[in-house]
Amino acid sequence: MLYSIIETLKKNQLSITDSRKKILEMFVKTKGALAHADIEHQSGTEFDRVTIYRTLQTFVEKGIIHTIPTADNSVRYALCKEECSEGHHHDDHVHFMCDDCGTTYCLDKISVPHLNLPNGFTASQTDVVVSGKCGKCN
Amino acid sequence: MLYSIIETLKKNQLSITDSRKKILEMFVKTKGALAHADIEHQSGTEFDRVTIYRTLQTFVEKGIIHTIPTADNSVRYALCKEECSEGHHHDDHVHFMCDDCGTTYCLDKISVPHLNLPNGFTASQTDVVVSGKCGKCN
DNA sequence: GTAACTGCAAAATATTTGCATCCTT
DNA sequence: AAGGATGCAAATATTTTGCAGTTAC
Repeated sequence: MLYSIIETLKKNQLSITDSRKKILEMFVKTKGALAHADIEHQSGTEFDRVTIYRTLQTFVEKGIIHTIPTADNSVRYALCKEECSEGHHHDDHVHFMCDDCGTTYCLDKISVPHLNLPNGFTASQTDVVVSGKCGKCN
Repeated sequence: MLYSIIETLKKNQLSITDSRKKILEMFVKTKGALAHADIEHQSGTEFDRVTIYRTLQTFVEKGIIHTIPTADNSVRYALCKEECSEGHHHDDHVHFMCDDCGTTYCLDKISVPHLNLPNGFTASQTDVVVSGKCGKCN
């Protein structure tokens, strides 16, 4: 499946700027999760810290990326699948964090199992966070 | 089941101090999750911000409490069940965060389903984070 | 008495906001 | 040309560290 960066930005009514193209490109290439610091390091001094904050925030609002709940409460982001739209994330997938190398994977192929919540509770989103050792570190 | 605060502290070779007793008491009474800010507000000026940070860190290290992965990446803690010991958490339970009132519940009774990870991946811990509306807000 | 714990001050880090300038459309 | 996006400076917020004084055992 091809992911068009320009397409995605246009579809979300965002103007095409260098920082947006490059940051979105990082996510597409990584296929994993990125933290603010990762982006900052990878991009060198190319753009401002603040621009990265604002770009990430915009992408989250537009449903292009989403935040990942992590056990260590570091803030990480990953690409949303196509079904996501503004304000309506559908990211009920499984995230895996490697204890050794720290890489975060989105395991799209594993579906989130159904849970029986207590009476009166309704779920809008379910995230599963698995930690352990990934294929490379095992 | 009775939870003895003094017992817990002794068992973990921690000296019995006011801040530790009071902070641990908050967790026992809440039966839910607490953030650093919650503790700070509930305790007024009784103890220092830094003491709270250090106490929480100590409790996590000893396996008395654990951090909860949250969708919004705020840092929250909850009591561990008895099986937890230093460095070995067994908190494969389900956490529920209410979108309306913000309360975090630990749904101990719901077990975490087994997942088939990709080849070479091994899991040491699985967290499930459900968000939606809780019984009170529905 | 000694080791561990706390409070205060300050450093380090992370995030947000305002505003002037520049770029996309 | 106009509105949105960026960079810079600075304000806030969050977390960590060092050290001296205090407390638990």
